[in-house]
Amino acid sequence: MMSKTSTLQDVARVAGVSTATVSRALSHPNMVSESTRRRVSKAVEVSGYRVNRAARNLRTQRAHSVLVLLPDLGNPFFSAILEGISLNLSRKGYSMLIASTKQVHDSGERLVDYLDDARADGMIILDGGLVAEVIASLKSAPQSKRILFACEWIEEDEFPSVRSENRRGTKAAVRYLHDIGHRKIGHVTGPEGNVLMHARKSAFIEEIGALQLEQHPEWIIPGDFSLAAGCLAAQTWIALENRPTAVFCASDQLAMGFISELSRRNFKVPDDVSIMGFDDIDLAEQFIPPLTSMRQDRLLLGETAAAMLLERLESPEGAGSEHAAVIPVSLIIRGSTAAPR
Amino acid sequence: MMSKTSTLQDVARVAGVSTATVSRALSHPNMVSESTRRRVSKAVEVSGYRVNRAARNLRTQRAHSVLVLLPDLGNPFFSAILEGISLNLSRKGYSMLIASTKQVHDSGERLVDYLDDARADGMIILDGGLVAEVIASLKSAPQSKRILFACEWIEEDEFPSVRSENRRGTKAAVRYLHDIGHRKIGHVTGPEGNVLMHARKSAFIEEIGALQLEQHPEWIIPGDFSLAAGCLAAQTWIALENRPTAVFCASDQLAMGFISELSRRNFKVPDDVSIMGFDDIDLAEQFIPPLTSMRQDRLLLGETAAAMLLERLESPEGAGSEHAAVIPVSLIIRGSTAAPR
DNA sequence: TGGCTCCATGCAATCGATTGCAGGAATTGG
DNA sequence: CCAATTCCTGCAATCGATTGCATGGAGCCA
Repeated sequence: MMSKTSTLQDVARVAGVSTATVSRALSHPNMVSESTRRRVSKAVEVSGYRVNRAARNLRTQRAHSVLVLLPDLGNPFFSAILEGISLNLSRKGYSMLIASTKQVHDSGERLVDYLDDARADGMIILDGGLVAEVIASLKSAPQSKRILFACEWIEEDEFPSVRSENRRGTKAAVRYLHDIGHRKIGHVTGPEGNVLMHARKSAFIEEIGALQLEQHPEWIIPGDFSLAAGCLAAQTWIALENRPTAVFCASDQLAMGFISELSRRNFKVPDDVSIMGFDDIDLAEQFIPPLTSMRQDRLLLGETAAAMLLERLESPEGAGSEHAAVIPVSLIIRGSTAAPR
Repeated sequence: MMSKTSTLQDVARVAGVSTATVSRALSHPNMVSESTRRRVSKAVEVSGYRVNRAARNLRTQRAHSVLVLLPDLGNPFFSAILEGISLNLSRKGYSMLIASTKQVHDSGERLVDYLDDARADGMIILDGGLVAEVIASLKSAPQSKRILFACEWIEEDEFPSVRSENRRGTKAAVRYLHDIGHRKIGHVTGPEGNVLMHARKSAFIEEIGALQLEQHPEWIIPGDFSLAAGCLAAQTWIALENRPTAVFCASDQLAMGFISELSRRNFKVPDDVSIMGFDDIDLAEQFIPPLTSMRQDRLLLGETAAAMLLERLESPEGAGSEHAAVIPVSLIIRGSTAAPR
């Protein structure tokens, strides 16, 4: 079934040297003489040789690939992050494997299997919501050195991670709403138990306190990052007697669902209420009204994650290298927020 | 726990049999006796054995993985398709590699390399816009048997493919707009040269003809599937003297951009003009107004693509199996379309 | 019991690249 | 001119699982 691609042996025969020399000419060019190097590269060209990755991987005990784990492949939020990861991986000659934690879990595979069975050298996890049991199995050395969390992370700071400035971004968002005149500010949160939800919610509460604004428990509406939850949250908001004049949503999808539901109920944004999101996904700019949001640099986040993981994989003893990288966020002001009437 | 993963040898030693027997007990259970099978599986459990994929791949000459090629990783349209592909691949024990055609091209890699160097057994291409040179290099047997196009495809029907009912869907869309009373129908197309753009545009023209509706060249507005192109198309529409009362956009993103621009210019949808899209992406339902669209079953499309490719890879001579699968689309009627005033 | 098949198992080669070790040539120094 | 060093190359083992072939034993029938 496999097409007969030529092997090192073939190249060696053509070049009139041993396979060892060919191998060295390719992977350690400075170990062979100028003339053989040329002979070999000509022979490679003639025979159309491609290194067989399976053989190399077996011999070198490295897979030259990295697994990226998403909570849910269907979620568009992750696509730009993937792009960033892929960019840096392919630069270094690594391949990118993708799996969703849901599917892996359903199929009964264990995550460490990917590392143990030589399919991947390391993994980048974009899902902080892994069940405890899985986390526990990951912590056992030495595979833990080959794992990195991105976007999300887990409570105890066990694994290295790359994240956005969730707390600073949240506070900046609240401060912005305050600066344009809002004094009654609400928050729609992410899903219960999620680390991002917690970081943003607690930062929100702190900043409200720091600005000495009204604190109403019912102004903090539970959600789960989804469009649908945003709709529900809007209904909750509508039902309030004393409504906040601005709502900071923990994700753009929440904000869009919120606005969408308001519009169905004949409320106007930002005239009746200012709404802002978090993430600045592509669509935020085109939404009606265009969505004010806190931009996460997802591409950079992905690139950083890949770079950090590779550094750890390739450094002799996983030593050095920072434990956590934080990616700046930036406030993008658009039409969904305005001074209160 | 154990720093070294155990090998077949270890298991063999524990079970008191040869490595050959262990291997057979695992991959061809019916070739060994009941009792050894039990002994082996106990030994596997005790030693925590995981098959080494690199070794297996080398010996069996198969990578047990499939490469999925996207035009652009950042495009959320593909995420559900990926989910479908991944689902079927992992069921059969395959891994999913992801790369973007842009990145592959930029890095100077050749696509066939993935097949030639034993990184992937086959590939699913979601980008019909590959440059001719690349296509040509792919056609050379025998790698061509391991390639499948999904969503998009290439002009000459060289490779097997999985697609949605683009033509039927388009005609149904036009017929629907006609049925609710529209007689002046426009179309915003995809990018020039794209096979989907061509399929939808030609079907659109045919159906307009079949329904004996007005044909105005300027009612067919060139676009490129993106939000931004939708905005531009709306400007074009506004500038028309004789405007169509309904516009069928070749993608949801186009439709959303179109509506968004209209809204900025104080036109109302569907009061002033009905707009519909194609794809039914997640957001379509929450858009304001909710978007009428032609739903593509992206999950099924992905699953089908994976199933077809694996069938071809695993069948002895790539024989049999249909050459092209077509996935049904369905009309989803929402608030962005209504009878003309 | 003899001769036969059939099943389960082990031996050893194999996949293709990498690399420790050793040896030969070339170079340098004394 | 000999010894010491450096540089380049080849030999052969190795990574770990799979599988064709051979073998020994059990089971069957006459």
